[in-house]
Amino acid sequence: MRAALRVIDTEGDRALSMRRVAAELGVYPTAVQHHVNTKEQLLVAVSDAVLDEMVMPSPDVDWVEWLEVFSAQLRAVLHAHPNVVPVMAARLRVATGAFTLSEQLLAALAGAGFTGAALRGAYNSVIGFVFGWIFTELAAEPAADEDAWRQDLRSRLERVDPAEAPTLAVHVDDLRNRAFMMRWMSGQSNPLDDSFEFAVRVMVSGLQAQLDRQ
Amino acid sequence: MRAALRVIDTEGDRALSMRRVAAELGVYPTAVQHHVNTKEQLLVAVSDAVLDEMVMPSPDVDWVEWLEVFSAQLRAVLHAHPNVVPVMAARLRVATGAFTLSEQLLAALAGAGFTGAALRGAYNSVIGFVFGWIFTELAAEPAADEDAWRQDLRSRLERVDPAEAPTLAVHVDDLRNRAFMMRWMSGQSNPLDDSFEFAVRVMVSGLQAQLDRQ
DNA sequence: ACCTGAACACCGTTCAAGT
DNA sequence: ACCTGAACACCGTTCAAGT
Repeated sequence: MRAALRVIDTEGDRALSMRRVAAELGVYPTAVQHHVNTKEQLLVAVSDAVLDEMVMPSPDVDWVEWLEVFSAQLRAVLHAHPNVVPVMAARLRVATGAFTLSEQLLAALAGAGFTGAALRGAYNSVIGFVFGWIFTELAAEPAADEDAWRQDLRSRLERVDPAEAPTLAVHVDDLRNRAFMMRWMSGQSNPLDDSFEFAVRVMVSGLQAQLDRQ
Repeated sequence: MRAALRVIDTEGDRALSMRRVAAELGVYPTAVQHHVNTKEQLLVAVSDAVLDEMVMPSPDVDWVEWLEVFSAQLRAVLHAHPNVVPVMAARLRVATGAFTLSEQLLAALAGAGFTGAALRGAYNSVIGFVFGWIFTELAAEPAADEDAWRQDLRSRLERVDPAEAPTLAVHVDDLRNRAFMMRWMSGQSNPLDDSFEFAVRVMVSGLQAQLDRQ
């Protein structure tokens, strides 16, 4: 449903309702129900529509480059619809329609040399790490009125007690608003580009290490 | 709020409402509001309460073991409250209260040899990978009435077309209901233990590789 | 097949009032 | 400080009815 994606993109996932979508289409609330049965199905459809925008890497490249491109492309797609991400992250029933993404990722990993349980492990590592990392990056900010929280977090990071948190106290300038659990802005307005690239390197070289051990 | 966690644990996150919590406490709906202001704050409080159950690894062990124990402990805590996980995954404002988790993770990574931008990268890799992987594992199953979807997914995995998805067709027996995007059960009822252990090995050896390169 | 229109049970939140 | 009680605007969903 195009209209639903438009609402969620512009007004956030909290604003999405069957009735709001109906209004967007200039139609009665129950008319939406006729097309989509339930709100849950609408949310799944929106998530799937976003993932359909994913452009998969060429199967011809080296598996390392394949994974780097895959990760960057997925992140680009999810950053294009940040408000959909919390919805997508919460549901199992997403992207289970066609298996094209899974097939191509499996092909890349099988081409790298993974087989059997290691192929499953590598596949689940890549999906869980890349999706999961971006889910965490794009977690929803609190509603607009809560900048008391923002201010509180900022000021507590201004004066970290070296007795309580010695390591943090030393490195806080590198971490403030640039590290998970120490951010007051979500990845939408404050993307963590260099950390994502670091994480992808960790993942790729970790997979390489598993291959070497085989 | 203890009562809220009880409701969400036993009846799921969809069932949680201010009014339901009030009923659980035998009190008027508006009395709950007096303690917690807003539903958003209640959900954050519940998420934080779950994370407070986390038992951090001893700082004395080797950083590799530290990360393995950390990952396993975090997963145990989140599996103890699977219904809270989709709520936690969606919000930025979680675990920003005390910095004890961050401090201890930073200490372990600094002890391993990470500094500066690499420390930030390693920290964000671990948080994003471990939390994110478990978020993905524990995504919410569709409401009970939707086992039409379950049946459909199962049957499509019974007969994967080798022309359309050749790699998947070969490995489908290893992957059916045990791989992301090919599951009809969430990690709550269908934990992916061996894939998690594989993923942790990938992460740890990937971090090791970054250290070696420094 | 697609939409209207009314209705139901539920929701978060506000506000005035009590103790 | 803590709770009652009524009210408001909104919600997802059902059902009968129209074309």
